Amino acid sequence: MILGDLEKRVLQFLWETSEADAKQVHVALTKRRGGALNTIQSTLDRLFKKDLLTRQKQGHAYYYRARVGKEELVAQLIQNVTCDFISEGEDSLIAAFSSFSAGLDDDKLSQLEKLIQQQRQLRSQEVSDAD
Amino acid sequence: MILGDLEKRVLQFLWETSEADAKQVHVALTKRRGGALNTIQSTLDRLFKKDLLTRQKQGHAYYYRARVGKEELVAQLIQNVTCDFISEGEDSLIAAFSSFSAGLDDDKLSQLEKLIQQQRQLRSQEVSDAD
DNA sequence: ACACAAAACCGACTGCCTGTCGGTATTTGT
DNA sequence: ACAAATACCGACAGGCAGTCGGTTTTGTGT
Repeated sequence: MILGDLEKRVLQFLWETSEADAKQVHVALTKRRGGALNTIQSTLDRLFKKDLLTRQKQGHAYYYRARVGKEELVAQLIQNVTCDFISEGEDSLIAAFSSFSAGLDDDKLSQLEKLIQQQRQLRSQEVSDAD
Repeated sequence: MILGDLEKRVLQFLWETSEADAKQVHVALTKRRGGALNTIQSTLDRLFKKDLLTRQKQGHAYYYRARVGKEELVAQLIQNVTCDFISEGEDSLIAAFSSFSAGLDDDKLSQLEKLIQQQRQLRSQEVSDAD
């Protein structure tokens, strides 16, 4: 999945606003970059067709919402770039992580550890839920 | 940085082989996909211009090497996709990790923890080296 | 029901990137 | 110097994002 600059900005905006129609997005983004309303409409449509947005008509206009959260999307994009290079089941996925973590400071590393713990806890919960 | 399919395959091959000229790459990749030697040459050239390969002339031909390791590149690509969405210093980088880790099994989580430890150790070493 | 305004929709065009490769210029070993 | 191998140049196709004009559809108020 490839996302253009405008598409990313639109997504960002929708994550902040949760819901908006083309006009609102246009007003919000136009302050920084100009451009026609139509351009925004096309972009929203393309994101919709990519299944990244949902829409619902209210009055004249569609109101768009992000279908996936920012973190979820980023995670998916990470998956994409890693899967291109790493054969399934290969541990390089972890190695990639390793390289990535080299760019993190100590605080972030600690946070990561915490998140791993959380992840584990989340799972054991799910398991007992399932039982 | 966007990489096409062929570019990725070429990189993969060079990571496995460490060094090769266009002909060798062509032979290796052509078995799966056909195509002219020229195509490979162009691709190698584009990767070279993207600073992903180094080259050195030996006899008639350039011999190419990957300038960056697989993990390093993957890490860079991960950075790219995350930075597009996450403002600097924002903790969403970590959150993205979190989403990503949701797709990992327990083993991988443990490996991740180990890698974090390693990373820490590596750093304390570097610090004492610097002193 | 009708007319009007607002928005959707369609289609075109541009620019960029990768894959593809033919043809020509260079280089190298003999 | 010659022939072969290779690099280099330039072109074209296909795909995708950004852009937007023009037309059609659709709500809404009267």
